[in-house]
Amino acid sequence: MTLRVYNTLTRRKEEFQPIEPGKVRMYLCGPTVYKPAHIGHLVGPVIFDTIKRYLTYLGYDVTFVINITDVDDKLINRAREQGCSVQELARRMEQDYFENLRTIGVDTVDHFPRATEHIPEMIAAIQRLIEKGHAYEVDGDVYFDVTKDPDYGKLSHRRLDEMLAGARVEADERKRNPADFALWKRSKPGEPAWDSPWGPGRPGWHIECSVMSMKYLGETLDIHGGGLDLLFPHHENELAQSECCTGKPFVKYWLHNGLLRASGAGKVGGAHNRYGDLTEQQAEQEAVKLAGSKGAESVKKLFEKFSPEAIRLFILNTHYRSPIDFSEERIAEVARSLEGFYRLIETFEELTGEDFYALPAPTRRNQTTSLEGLPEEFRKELETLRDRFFECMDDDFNTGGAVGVLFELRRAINGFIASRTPGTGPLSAEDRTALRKAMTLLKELAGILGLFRKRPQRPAGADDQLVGQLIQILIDLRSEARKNRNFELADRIRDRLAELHIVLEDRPDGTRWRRE
RNA sequence: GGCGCCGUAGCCAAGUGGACUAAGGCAGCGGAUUGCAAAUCCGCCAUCGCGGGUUCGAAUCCCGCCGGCGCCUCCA
Repeated sequence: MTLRVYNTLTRRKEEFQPIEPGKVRMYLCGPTVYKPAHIGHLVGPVIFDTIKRYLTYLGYDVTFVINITDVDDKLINRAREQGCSVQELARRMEQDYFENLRTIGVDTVDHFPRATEHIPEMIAAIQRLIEKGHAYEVDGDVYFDVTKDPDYGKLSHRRLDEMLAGARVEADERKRNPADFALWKRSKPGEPAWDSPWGPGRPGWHIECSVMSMKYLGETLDIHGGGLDLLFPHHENELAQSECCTGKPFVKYWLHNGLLRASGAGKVGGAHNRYGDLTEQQAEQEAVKLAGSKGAESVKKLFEKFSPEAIRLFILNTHYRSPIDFSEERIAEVARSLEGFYRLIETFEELTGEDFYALPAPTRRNQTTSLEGLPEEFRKELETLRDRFFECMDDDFNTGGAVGVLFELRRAINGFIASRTPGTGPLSAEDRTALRKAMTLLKELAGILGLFRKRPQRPAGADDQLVGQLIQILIDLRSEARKNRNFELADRIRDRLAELHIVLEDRPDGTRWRRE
């Protein structure tokens, strides 16, 4: 079994072979931290976090970097409106971003380099490009000369002459060629500025990614990721300047994820919705408005409505290269489908007295959960499902297929339980062991997708304990009524509770309740 | 105008030449179970946008058409 990945550069699925055996160097373009994150900002991180989890599971030592763009026009404008410094705004939004990543379980990132902390390296790279004749200075601005790079356009598969014919690139008198892009921008008064050989200024957008990725990962990366929207011009430019600078291949595998979009309305929070001169709060309201009619809203608000796990599964349910239409109904549906897993986990814990989330699940493929000693049929079923899970993941990280397998695994385990607990009898020691192994496998595979790693936080009020005790009283009274065959009363209790979204389940071993 | 993507059941979605008489989820329906439910299990629910072609064989490849979308604007 080999891992195959789709490479934008070659437009083909290729066998994954890292440059240095056993090591993977991975870079993902991160956010410009100028406004609160919306769910679209989480798509890339969730996908590449999952990719890192799988690569790690396969035994690779993975270094994963996401950059933080903390200087740029949008930040400058926004900070001005808010009357704070660019740095203040950037740090605040960066915190918001980190919090969201934590919430949704993205915790495999090794470095979050900030652009502003790598200015000297950028200046050095720009100087090198000038020396090599790939860049030129005009009045304190430095541009990359695309005509000096015969490879320019190879990533996005565009030809320079065609691009120029497109006539949408507005000609700037100062550039030698309309497609040339800024490496260094002279700063206007009042803007953040750093000293450079070309006078005070700040870096262009693309150079930070070249410099920071190479600083933390070396001159050639194994994987470079980002949204499809970044393919051109950002990644094309990044690639051009990097290779012209080092003379070496910059990236072996370019991976691009599809974008989240408001149904038929273009990308969420994208070019169609200009937040340019809105305040933070207005921007958020604007986003909510979109959400009301199918757009995005700030992730924070979304987390109030849906569990992070549901949002994560919503993202991973679709193949990463496909676009996803955002819709709350869809997320709600996914959330509902998760309930079955939570019930299984609960059942498992009641049946065995174990803590599912504390089960020591293997984290490497070559140490996968042993299914020795399980009933033959059950064991075969689990093995087949496990193989299918790997097949999916090996095929360009087909998380959608892998999720499907997880659901089948759930059904297999439920079926096993159903076949072993016909009456009230407790599980035999053997069956308990079998169940434990099956659940360990579930945890192992789900963990690769970043699911079921922590007990979900149920919306809990301060008087939750009291509520539980009160419901228990009602359950006890109802049980007595049932024992006396007073079903009318028993049903009335159940119906009244249902009105309050409290669902009762009568099981052989007693009545269980849950909120819905 | 250039480059590219997509169209699979009521909805979402995997599969992209042969184990497909097409995963999985949500919703729905039937059965087992239950005092009745809930939960769970079993079963049912798609000739893969349309028309041609290639092939022993196509959801999967080619051509045409229809419909939807992205990029070519410092938007993840």
